[in-house]
Amino acid sequence: MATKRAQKMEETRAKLIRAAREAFATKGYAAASMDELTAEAGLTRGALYHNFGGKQGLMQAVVDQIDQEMVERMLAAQARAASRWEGLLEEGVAYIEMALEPEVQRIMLLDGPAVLGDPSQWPNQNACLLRTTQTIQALIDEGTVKPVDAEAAARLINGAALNAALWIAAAEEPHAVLPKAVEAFRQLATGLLKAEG
Amino acid sequence: MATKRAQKMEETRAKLIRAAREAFATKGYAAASMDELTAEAGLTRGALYHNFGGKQGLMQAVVDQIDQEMVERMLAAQARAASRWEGLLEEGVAYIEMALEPEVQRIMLLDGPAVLGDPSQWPNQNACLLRTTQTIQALIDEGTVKPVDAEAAARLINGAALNAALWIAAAEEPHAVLPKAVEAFRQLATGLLKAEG
DNA sequence: CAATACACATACGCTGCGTATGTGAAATTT
DNA sequence: AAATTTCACATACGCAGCGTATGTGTATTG
Repeated sequence: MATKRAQKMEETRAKLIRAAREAFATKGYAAASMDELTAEAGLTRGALYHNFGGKQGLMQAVVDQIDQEMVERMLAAQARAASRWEGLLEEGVAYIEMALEPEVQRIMLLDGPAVLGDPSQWPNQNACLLRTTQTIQALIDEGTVKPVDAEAAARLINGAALNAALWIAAAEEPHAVLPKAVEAFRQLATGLLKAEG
Repeated sequence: MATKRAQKMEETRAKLIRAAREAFATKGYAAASMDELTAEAGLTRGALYHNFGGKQGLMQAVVDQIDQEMVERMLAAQARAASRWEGLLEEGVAYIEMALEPEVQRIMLLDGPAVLGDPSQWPNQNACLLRTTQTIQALIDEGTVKPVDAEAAARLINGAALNAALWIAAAEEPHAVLPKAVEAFRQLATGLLKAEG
């Protein structure tokens, strides 16, 4: 059976992660005090060190959680698309849209890389990128896409989406520039296509 | 005349910026101690606060300096190219190559955004982006590029280059993936062209 | 040459992280 | 089921590092 202690511990971890998401998103990683953060969750720094090893470990846990949510949403976006090619585009668009959320922007795009290092090394980010790479490889195999290096193409596509996301998030009128970014993204992506449609 | 005091102050600023570039690049912003940093330059934290207002102000100065150097190199790369379109590509390639340098990667791509906020808001980055935007607009006007939003296209192009740079920098064999990234970048960029070459 | 300004050094306090140690409740043992 | 052990978390301590307030010597000004 799942012991009572294990259950309790999961609750504790969840509480800390929830408080950390809030604090990191609003104040930023550096300015977020662990005393305040844990107190907000009704705990102390003791619990934090026991469960996550330190401030950085907590950040890692937060990033992993958000990363997983993002991958799920990208998968859903791809699944809704008509063709494999459209799926790739929809995935990128979903990524762009997610960066409209301050939490994603601050934690995943700004502080995360600084604290944990290059995002392309994160486990989930790798999974997501791997899938994109496979999709592109499949598109190459079926003759839709030019024979470029699939991983390189996947990284550039993701990078373009990421920058579009940052642009939108920093804009005065995010929802005004969103369609422009999406359109440019789709146009740019066609550079990978073998023949113009 | 330029007073002796003003000269001395410039030297002091230069010494501090030089020491900070070194410290920020190797240890990272957060782990860089201002006491160590200033001692390395033969000064104390007093000089730092007087000249830059604080740790963040010093970071800003370092970023501005590197940013300016990067813009100059991109301009040089563009100037070497045969056509306006090739100039755009060469600029992106130059950007990718610069991120091979640990100093650029750590300070400009990782810590900079976390400390100072979104790079697209930095003064020099804006200047660079503005130029790219103008180049693309010119390419649209001359009929080389599809009629997309020039700023959006510029941001995506830069974003793709940036991500390629990060990929290369994080790779085990940077110089092995560089050509793949450059090739994919050029292919992707052709998505903006009106007709296939 | 006296007076002032100012660039930088020195000294202090406070915040915040990490660790070592304590504690009470759940789990295990016999 | 009573004693013992485990362990999740709290408490307490020490230290590093930032920001500020204040001191000092040299360059500038009248």
